[in-house]
Amino acid sequence: MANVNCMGFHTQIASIMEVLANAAVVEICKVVDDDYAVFRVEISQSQKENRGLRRKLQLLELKVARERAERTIRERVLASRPSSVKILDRYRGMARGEGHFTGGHRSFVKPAEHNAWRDDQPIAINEGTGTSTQHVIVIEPADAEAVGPGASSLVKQERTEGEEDPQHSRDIHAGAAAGVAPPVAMVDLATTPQPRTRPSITEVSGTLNAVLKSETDTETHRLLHTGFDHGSDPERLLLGRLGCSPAPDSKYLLYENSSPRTVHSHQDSSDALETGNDLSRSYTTEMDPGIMPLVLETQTDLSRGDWNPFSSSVCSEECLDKKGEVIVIDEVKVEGDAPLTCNADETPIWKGYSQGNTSDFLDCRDGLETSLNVATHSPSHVFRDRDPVSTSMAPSDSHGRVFFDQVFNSNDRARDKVRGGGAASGNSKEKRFLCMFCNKGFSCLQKVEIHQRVHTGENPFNCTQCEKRFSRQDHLKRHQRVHTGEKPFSCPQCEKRFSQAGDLKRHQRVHTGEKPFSCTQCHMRFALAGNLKMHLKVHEGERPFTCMHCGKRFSERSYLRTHQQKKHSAV
DNA sequence: CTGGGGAAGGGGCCC
DNA sequence: GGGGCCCCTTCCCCA
Repeated sequence: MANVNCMGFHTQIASIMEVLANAAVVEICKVVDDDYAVFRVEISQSQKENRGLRRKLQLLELKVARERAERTIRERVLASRPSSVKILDRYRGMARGEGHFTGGHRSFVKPAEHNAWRDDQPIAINEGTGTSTQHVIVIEPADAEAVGPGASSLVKQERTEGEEDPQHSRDIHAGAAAGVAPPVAMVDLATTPQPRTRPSITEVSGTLNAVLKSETDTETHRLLHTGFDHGSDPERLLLGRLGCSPAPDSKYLLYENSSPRTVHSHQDSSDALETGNDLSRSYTTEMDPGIMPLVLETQTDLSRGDWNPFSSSVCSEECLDKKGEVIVIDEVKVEGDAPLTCNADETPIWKGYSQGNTSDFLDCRDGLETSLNVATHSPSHVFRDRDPVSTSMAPSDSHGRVFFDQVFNSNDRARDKVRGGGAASGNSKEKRFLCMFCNKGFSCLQKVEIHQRVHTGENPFNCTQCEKRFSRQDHLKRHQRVHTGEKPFSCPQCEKRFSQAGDLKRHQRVHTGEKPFSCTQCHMRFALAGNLKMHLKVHEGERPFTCMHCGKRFSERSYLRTHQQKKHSAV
């Protein structure tokens, strides 16, 4: 009986346990279901978000792909373009920057028609006659339209119909060149500070290769000479290698001021600026722009007090997208005309040896140096900042809201130097058109356009006989005497004939015995500046050319060559 | 080394 | 305003 009761009790407990267990399971299932539902909702939301993000990503990829395709097209266009023009890419964006207009001016950009080369259009190779729609930035005195002094400046940028976004083009070019390994010479030039004394060079063969060239002052001069630098001072090379950068598009800043205006210099030269000039167009045409940021970052010359403040603003991150620009100033008075000074280090090798107007020349070169400073950083920004996305962004809203405070101040100094006298130095012709690269003033638009080819490397005139290219038609014409054999200048003393008047003039020193170039160290005199320059190397002991056969060193490559021919011709 | 010429780059000026 | 010329300067090369 007791057993029966015990069994019944156990059965009841078991049933109760089962019920409880079932209830627990149900409860658990309910909780799980609820959580699962919530979880599913969350998952679906996440999936939606993922889809949205994926869509955005696809859009971005499409955009990039499209721009890459455009870039490819650009590359092809570039490839069919004269090589000398490619460098222009590097100039773009030079004129970008932040700044403000000095009070009382209103500025706007307006299209202008003129014969200037545009990067996004083919160049007329022969006699470059293509016209292009360009932009001019005009700054008008605010009072011209009853805008009160100090009124905020308005910058409006307009874009010609059908005109491609220059920034876009720049990007494309930069990108196009990005895959091209820069010539060694360029790398060398760009990254290696140029010592004042020449490094030794052993010439292995009769002709120096690019590397050797880049390592010599002489050749360096050549680089500069054929490129953007007008001067040949080796010191300038430090700058010369860095980017003169502006903008080939030849847009112009037109500074119109109906009344004489005094421009005060706010920026002083103590403001350090990374400076640098561009490489020769001859070489930079092959250069990878991508290298430029490195160059610019590694090349600094803070010692140059005469930097152009404009450059600093011009080259800021929000640089304008312009390839070339001219600042036009109606009238500018210059205050505080500081005499042009030249650091001893900057002094060309033959300062003090030269002819009468060499000093002017030096001044001019210095001015150009300043000009090159203008270009300085821009390439770094130009290339560093160029990404495809940015190309599609709104055209530089900073267009023009740059500089003026600084620009026009620096312009004064630059022009002073270039003219050797200053803006108010009695030059009868008003030089309202300023080069955006060096701030040099010119009396008319065409002159400044031609001048800017110095910076842009544009050579629209090509010789049909030898494919050489020239920036000016008269230079082409002069060059063609080489082919025609025409020598219109004859010496009255010896009937010798010359193709250039200057050659005749120089030649006539043979008859007159005139030797205007004298060495201050040994009082030797020379009829030719180049001979003095070469002679000075004797004093300076620069012998960078080493014979690989005997180790003998020479100051000139030609000496080494002669030596090798005479002594080691059998080798 | 020195002397000299060829050729080219660039600025200024004139027509 | 554009073309052309003159001039100066520079680099390269050769004798």
